Amino acid sequence: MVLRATPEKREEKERVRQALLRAALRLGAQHGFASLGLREVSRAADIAPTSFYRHFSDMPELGLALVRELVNPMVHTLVTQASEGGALSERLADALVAAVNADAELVRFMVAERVGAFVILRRAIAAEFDVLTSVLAKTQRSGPRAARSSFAAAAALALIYDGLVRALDVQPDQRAALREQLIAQLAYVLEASDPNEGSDA
Amino acid sequence: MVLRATPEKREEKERVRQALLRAALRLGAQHGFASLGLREVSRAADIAPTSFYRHFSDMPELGLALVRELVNPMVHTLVTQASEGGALSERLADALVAAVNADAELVRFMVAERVGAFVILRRAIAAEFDVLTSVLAKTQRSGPRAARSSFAAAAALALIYDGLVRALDVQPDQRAALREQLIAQLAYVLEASDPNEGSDA
DNA sequence: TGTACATCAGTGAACGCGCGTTCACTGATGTAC
DNA sequence: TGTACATCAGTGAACGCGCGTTCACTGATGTAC
Repeated sequence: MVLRATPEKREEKERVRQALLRAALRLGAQHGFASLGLREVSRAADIAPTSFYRHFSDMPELGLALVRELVNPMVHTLVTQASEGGALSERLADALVAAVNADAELVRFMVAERVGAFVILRRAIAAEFDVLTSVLAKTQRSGPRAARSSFAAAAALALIYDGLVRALDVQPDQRAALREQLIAQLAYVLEASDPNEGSDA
Repeated sequence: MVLRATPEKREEKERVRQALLRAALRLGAQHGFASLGLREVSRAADIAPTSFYRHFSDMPELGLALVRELVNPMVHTLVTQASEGGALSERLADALVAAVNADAELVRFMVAERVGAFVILRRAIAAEFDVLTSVLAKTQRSGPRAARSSFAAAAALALIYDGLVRALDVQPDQRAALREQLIAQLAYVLEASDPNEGSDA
């Protein structure tokens, strides 16, 4: 006798689960994910501390869910936007600024936990970033001087990561200026390896 | 009546203070600085919890001391080593690997708290990194195409930061390979802006 | 249709524990005269 | 030289508090027949 929850039930459970994830993200952006407690997050999500266990066995498991269910889609959106038409440097800078504007808390979590306390989270986030690197390398490999393209991809990824960090520490109205700066920096490292790549801007 | 502590007394106090700083660094590398408690650090430094207050008023103040007294010298050593003779890319890569070999815990603290939970620590560490950027920009400015030199400096700093992060997540015996990779990447972004810069390796 | 039973998210009470902080104290070592 | 006093790093007891976790329970809603 296998009982299945009704769609409404599953939907309701998912709502609470999302509330927990968002609460952890918001509080983690303020005090750091490693210092978050199960009670603190549950309180912010308006459930009893004991109800936490209906969704996650502990905080690290919640962190992994954050990577799988929120960081992963964000990185893929970033890759998709960067693969659309136009100059690569511009597309990357736009996608980056868009990510920070759309969900600064998630970006904060991503860049912080990439070098954070939990090994398991560092690994998971590094894996997400690797997707971005290989996409960049592929884009570059289409041009000449393929050997140098991996250097360009590595430098571009480092600039992107650095750009995310700087965008977070800057007022929203200054992000346009940061975008211009990023475009120039990315063009510098990307176009040097392949002059055929778009350089109209 | 101003009483001054004898040199031996001050020395002894300094020893305990250093024990606290090192303990915080070691534990912070494992569980993250934001999650450290005053009692935990005091225990690791072999003093009573109440004695902590003879040195710092709270953990954030200890964190600031870490930046001022340990991060600052490390960055300056890095700058000094990078300013010696030889190809710039090599000097930078060597200085970076040397820093990780000499004090991985300190490097971990530095890169983690640069994007960590405490605003005050983020600011302090960003200020230290700015020194490195200006030194890089000056080195580049000596060559032609001065306008592009700031892009090269920004890209190089991003690569350096990225290199530190990767060096930490790699076994010590793999750091030689990472050094080679870094030299190539740095040469790529630095020499592109100034072909006159050393490129013998 | 009614009845018995299963599932399961959410709950409140209770537990033992480590936390940050306060306090009054000790003991070594200085200065004043 | 001796005596009175000041300084100050380190300490142990005690406090109130929030933590993670266990437990038995509720109530809504499913299935079996």
